[in-house]
Amino acid sequence: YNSAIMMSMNSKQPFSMHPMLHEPKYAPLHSSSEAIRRACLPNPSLQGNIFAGFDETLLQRAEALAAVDIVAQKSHPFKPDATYHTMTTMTSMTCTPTSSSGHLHHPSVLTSHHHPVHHHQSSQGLDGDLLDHLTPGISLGGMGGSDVCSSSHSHAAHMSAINHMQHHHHQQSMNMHPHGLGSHGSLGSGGDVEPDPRELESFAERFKQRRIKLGVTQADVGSALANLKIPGVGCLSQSTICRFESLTLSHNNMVALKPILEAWLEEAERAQREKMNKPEIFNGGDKKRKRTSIAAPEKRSLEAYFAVQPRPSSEKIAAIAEKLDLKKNVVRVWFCNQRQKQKRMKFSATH
DNA sequence: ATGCATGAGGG
DNA sequence: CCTCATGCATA
Repeated sequence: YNSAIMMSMNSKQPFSMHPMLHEPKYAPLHSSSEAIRRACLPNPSLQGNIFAGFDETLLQRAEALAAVDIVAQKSHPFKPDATYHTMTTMTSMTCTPTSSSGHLHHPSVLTSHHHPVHHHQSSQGLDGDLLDHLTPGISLGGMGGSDVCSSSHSHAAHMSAINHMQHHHHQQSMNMHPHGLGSHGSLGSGGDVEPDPRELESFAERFKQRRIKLGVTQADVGSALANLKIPGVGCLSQSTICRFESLTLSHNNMVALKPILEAWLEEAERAQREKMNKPEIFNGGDKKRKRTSIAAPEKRSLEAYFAVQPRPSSEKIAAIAEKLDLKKNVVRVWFCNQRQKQKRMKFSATH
């Protein structure tokens, strides 16, 4: 179909020219997410115990549960904590705003203030060694099944109404505007700024569809944003565009990004209409970062612990790190990311 | 599409 | 150190 690629940038990306293949909908995958989600949901009874002061027992239990899981899993030919660096030789297309003028960080467009929720009930002081039982290794029998995609959640459009983590406890339920940019009045027309999940959901879907229609990749969209010259907006990564389309961003983030992407979409469609255009440029940087890989067994232990205590103290993190033979910072970040994951739109079960 | 990481802003 | 918005490197 389309002769796609007209305004898309030439040189970059290896895969940019492949037309849409499928997809009327998203690829759901994540049964794993399901698992996590489940794991994250605190079990009342357990919690009672745990805060009663028996972390140890709970941890064992959590681990035992995790172990059960393990049995059903496959063995992973992985080495614990490996960090593989690979230099991808692909053209890493990063967004480099036109001129070499650095693009120092993004103005953090949608920075919103936050008021952490801290629901602490830490039972930290009394840690005995509740980490005694973190069992890292354990090889498992066989079978491979880290199921990755499958699951189809069309997740009905209801994830509660607005949710803004901002202040107040309750990770959700609140409205507010991302005053950051874009936000405008709250009139129903026009359309940005309303924190309705349904609206965001449908917008995300239409966005993806139209984007594909234009023959533009997620990465293209990200870098093209810089061309819009919207005040505090620079380019965004493929990751972010992907997350926006799949709703795996926080509600606030979705709301803040919507007007921007909407602006790009209109501009792109307008440009396509009138044909030609000039592409982008960029890139050149080089700096490879290493990505730590936490092996499945360790990950299971972390998840088990997380289910019991999502916010371990620094000391506990250190202890866990030692038990699992991971760097403390890696464990700390893992917990941070896990918490953040719970807050994503898709997982946010506000009801 | 996602896992792990960085950094800004706030305590 | 946390939360959040984002991104690089990968699967």
